[in-house]
Order: sequence, then C-alpha cells, then structure tokens
Amino acid sequence: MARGVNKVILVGNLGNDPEVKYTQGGMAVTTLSLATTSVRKDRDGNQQERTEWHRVKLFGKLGEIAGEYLKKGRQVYIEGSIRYDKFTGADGVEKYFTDIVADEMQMLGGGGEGGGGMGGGRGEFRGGGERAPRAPQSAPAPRREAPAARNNDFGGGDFADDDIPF
Amino acid sequence: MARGVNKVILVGNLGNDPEVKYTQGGMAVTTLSLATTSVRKDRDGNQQERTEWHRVKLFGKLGEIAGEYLKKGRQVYIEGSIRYDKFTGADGVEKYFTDIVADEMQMLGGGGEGGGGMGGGRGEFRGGGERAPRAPQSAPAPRREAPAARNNDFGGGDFADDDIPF
Amino acid sequence: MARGVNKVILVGNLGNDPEVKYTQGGMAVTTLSLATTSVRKDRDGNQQERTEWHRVKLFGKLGEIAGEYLKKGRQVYIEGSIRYDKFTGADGVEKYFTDIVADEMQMLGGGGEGGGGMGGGRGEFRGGGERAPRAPQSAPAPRREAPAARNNDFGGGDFADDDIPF
Amino acid sequence: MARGVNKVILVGNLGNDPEVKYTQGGMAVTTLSLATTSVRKDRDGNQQERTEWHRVKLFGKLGEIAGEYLKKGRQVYIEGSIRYDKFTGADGVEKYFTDIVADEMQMLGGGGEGGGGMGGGRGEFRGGGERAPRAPQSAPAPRREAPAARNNDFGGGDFADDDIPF
DNA sequence: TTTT
DNA sequence: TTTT
Repeated sequence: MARGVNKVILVGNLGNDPEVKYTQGGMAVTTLSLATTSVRKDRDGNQQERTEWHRVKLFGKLGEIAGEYLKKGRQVYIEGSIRYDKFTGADGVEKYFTDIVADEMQMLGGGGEGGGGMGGGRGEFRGGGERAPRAPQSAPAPRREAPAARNNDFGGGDFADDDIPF
Repeated sequence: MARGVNKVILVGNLGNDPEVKYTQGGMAVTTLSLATTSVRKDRDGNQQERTEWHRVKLFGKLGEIAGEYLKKGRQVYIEGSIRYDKFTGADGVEKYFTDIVADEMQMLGGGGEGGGGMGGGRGEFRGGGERAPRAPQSAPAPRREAPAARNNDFGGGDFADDDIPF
Repeated sequence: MARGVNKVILVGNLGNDPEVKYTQGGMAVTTLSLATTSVRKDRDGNQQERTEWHRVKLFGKLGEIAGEYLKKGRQVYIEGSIRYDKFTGADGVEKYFTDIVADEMQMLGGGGEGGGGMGGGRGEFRGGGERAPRAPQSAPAPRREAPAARNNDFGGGDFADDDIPF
Repeated sequence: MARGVNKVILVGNLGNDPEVKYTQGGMAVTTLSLATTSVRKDRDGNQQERTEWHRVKLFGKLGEIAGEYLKKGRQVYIEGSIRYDKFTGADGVEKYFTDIVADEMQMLGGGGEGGGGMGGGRGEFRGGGERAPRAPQSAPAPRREAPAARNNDFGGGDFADDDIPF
C-alpha cells in the first residue's frame, strides 16, 4: 500500500449473527453489522444518543473465524480500512456502499447472547484473504487455545526469526 | 461518547480546495475531499492501485482553520469518526452519505499547489464545534506560530493545571 | 497540541486494582497496570508469547472513574499518548519511566473479579484533567446508566450545538 | 498476536539520520529517533511545549527502506507497538528501554535535509522481519515509483486474489 | 536531536 | 500482576 493512511478502529456489538458467503474461488466473505453509540448533550442539556451501524467485511481465514466465533450481541474490536463502492442497479439507479474491510479482529469479553462465547474464550484474529480450501466446511475446528490469525499472516516466511528480539 | 469506539485515522491529500459553509448560527462547516491510495499486486503480479475519496467534515473553529490553511494538493492528517446519513430526495429516492467527522487535524509538509502553505508552517489543530462568531470573516488571522486547536478544547477550564505532570 | 501525533491504543487486562492518589490540588492521579499479550511462532514452529505491561496514568475525573469502576482482571480500552520521564534518585542514579497518559477509557465486557462490574454495564469515559473537588471522596456515585466522560470535555461550552448534524 | 491490542501511531520528525545495523543473520535493524511535540497552556495562560523522543525500531526490509530514504529532519508516519525491555549492565544495574516496533512506515512531505527526498516522491512502506539477503548492500535500489512494502507482506501467497473486491 |  |  502506498500514499496515504486509511485506518479504522472500531469497538462495537454485533446487531446480528455474522453472514458468511463464499466466492467461487472458495474464499469466505463474512459481513458483520456492528453498532457504535455516542452520546452528547443537546443545548437543553438532555442526553442524546446516536448509533452508527458499520458494515464490516472480513475475507478469507479471518472471515471464517468471524463466522465461527462471533454471534449477535458479541462485542468485538475491528481494525481495518474504509472502502467506498458504487453499483448501478438494473433500474439504472446508482447505489453507494461503504464498507469497513477488516484486517484484524479481536473478540472482547461479554455482551449479548453470544456473550462469553467460545467457552468464555477471547482471542485476537488476523486473517488473510488467502484462498480458503474449496470446501468451506473445512473452517478451522474450535481450538482449546484462543486461536490467532491475522490478515497478511502468510504462515511460512522467515518471520519466526529468532533474530528479532520479539 | 459511550458504548463503543468509532475512530478513523487518515493521511491523504486534498483533491480540491476546502469548501466552507456557515450554519444559521454562524458555525463553520468545512468539507474536504481527501484521497488515500493503496497498492497491491493482482494475481498476474501487476501493481494495481485503488484510491478512496473520503468526505471529511470539520465543524466550528476546526473548520475555519481548515478553510484558512488547507489547499488543493495539501497533505493532511485527520482523526475523527465515521457517520452514516440517509436523506430522502424530493423524488422520493433515498440517498446515503458517509462522512468522516474530524476532531483533530494536522497539516503535513508539502504536496500540491498548497505545498508548504502557511509560509511553510505546519500545525496541528483540534477545533471544536463551539459556536463561531456570527461574522465568518473573523476566522483566526494567520499566525506566524503554528496555530493549535482541537475539538472539545473549551479554552478556559482548569486543564492548564500545573498539577498534571505534562 | 501541535507538530506531531503521539497516539496509543490499548486493549488489555488489569494486573491489579487501580491505584488512586490525589495531588495537593485535589486532582486524582490513577495508575493502571495493563497487560497486552502477543503471540508468534519461533523458527521451530513453536508458539511464543510475550506480554507487555503498560503503566497507564489517568488524571482528574477520568482517574476517579477508573478508580471507581475498574478492578484487577478487568478488560479495558485505553486511548492516550506516550510520555517518557527521567528522574534522578537520591543516589544520583537516573531512572527512566514510560507512561501511557490516557485521554479516553472504555470498559469492556467480562474478565477477572471485576467482570461484568457496574451491574453488567459498560461505559466509555473521557475524563479531563480538570481540577477535581478538594474532597476526593466526592468521586462520582455509581450510576445505573453507563457513565460517560472524556478528557477535555469541559461540560459547558456550546458544543451541544444543535446545528451540528450529530 | 492475541489477547490484547498494543498499537502506536506516530507522526513526527527525525532528530538524526537513521542508524542501521545488521544481525548475524543479515537482518536490518534500524533505529529512529522521532520527535512529537505537544503544546498546552499553563495556568498563567502561557504556552508550554513538551517534546517526546521516541525510539523507533524497524526490522528487515522495512528497516532497509528506512535507512535508505529517511534523513534527519524528515517527517514520517509510523504505526507499530510498544515494547518494554530491561537489561542488566555489567555493573549489575538494571536499565529499562522502551521501543516502538514499527510495522508500517509512511514518509511524509517536507521537513529537514531529507525534505522531499526520493525525487519528491512519497511512499508508504510496510516491511517485514523476513531475513534480508546476507549482503546488506543489496538494499532495494531507489525506484522512481514510490516503493511500497509492509511488515508481514510475504510477497508470494495468494493475497493477489482477484476474488477480493480490492 | 527534529520541526515551527 | 492480567487474560485465554
């Protein structure tokens, strides 16, 4: 990436269960509806609330993990970037969409029906857009240990370089 | 604010001069068009670019300062939050808008026609939505010193508390 | 503030109960010990963990709220800046300290003894360094509603300006 | 990474040229001294400045690029995490160090001797800790195009997946 | 030690 | 010293 920074950090609760789809290539594309609420006082001193509903997209392994562990009501930390898209419908009307493309996810404690999920586990995930196995059912089995993954974490490489003073 | 985090950090260049308007109450509402570009390789190994154009809104004093110092091409750091709005047009068609509401701004060196602006000065600004004087011309005069302001910086207060070990 | 960005975002768990002190001027100064853990694979493919312990300082009302609601084990979101300090001890030896000075705090669900605290409530706080009342006992009484506060939130002002399209 | 968020975002100027060293394994380890300055008013209404000097470490390719393009005075955007270290000197005295470990870097316009560097180009870099070629001189040749790299960008992989709607 |  |  280059020329610019486009970074979004969200902490919010899911308004619904994640929606997982797969591309023809077998890559998971998961969509979350995430609420963040802010409060301020109006000029009469009354508290006013406003909730933003973010549409968050998670690709590849990150999307699979989200589909596996997140549930409606769950609180989650998302780091990603904003993407604006425009589509022209069959009726010729242009439609605009704004997505948050996640490249990191961290489940937070408690909240909603999914609260405590994963046996109370909490984990951070950074999943990549790498091609998922063709069979989506092969999503990662629940692990006892809090799973960890992140976008652009291409397993191999020499990053496990003991030279780096971790 | 409460229940959630909704934070955006952008570093980009202005596609146009800032557009400054004033509310009936005399508050500045400035709109920036800010580009952030990312690069990736497609499956054929070719570099692909994608540019997002963010619509950034700055209110009050922060908006005045932006209107005063920013120019097309200028590089700027913005911190704020995402806001989604929906309007129904006269034709009954719903239109969606996504804005980045700035609560901090920092001019960065160089870039475009405005490059070096402010006599080469660079400054961070945190402006508030506080009501501006009715006469918009009363925007802060250019200072030799890099001006500083930020949203929610309500001048007075006891924040200049020497107890705080700065 | 000016010329630069110095921003820290942490999500971690408290290793101990908050430690609250008061300045002569009556301002709360609360210190948290906050753990963040990262995991990586070493070159032998074994998972390695590393935990950073951050010393987080919260001043004024924000410090009072932290002292009131946070407990050992609690998960919390902190936004602030890094501050490096050097002191010379009575023995003439220089000692270095690094603090995270919080300007926003958000309690997250679950975790530790304090888990669920506040009647299960969750809240975001932005507290200021404004001078606290001389009597520290006057910390905000627990509210049923998730309290909200933030640094530089100087209550009054005109920010509750209905002109701003919240 | 897992269980926690430890994120730092800095925009500052280099106080000196980068210092590049190499591990026995041939990996670049570059150190920057980065200044961020904040301003506030003391209780007498006088402006007070305070500068933090951050010690930023960049490993692998990211370190090579930093050593190649950054210069004293240059303004730079850094994203990374905080790492606290303790060493015991030969005299038995414990010494503490705090580093910012970069995982993304973005050169910003203007500033100091290096100002405009790279033929006026500006680029974002995300370099990895991947093992560099044994011969450090083989650092990437200056490119006309703003180079791009980031930590954990393990070149190959399937990330160039045209399925992902970029 | 930067920058303004 | 936390958490999983």
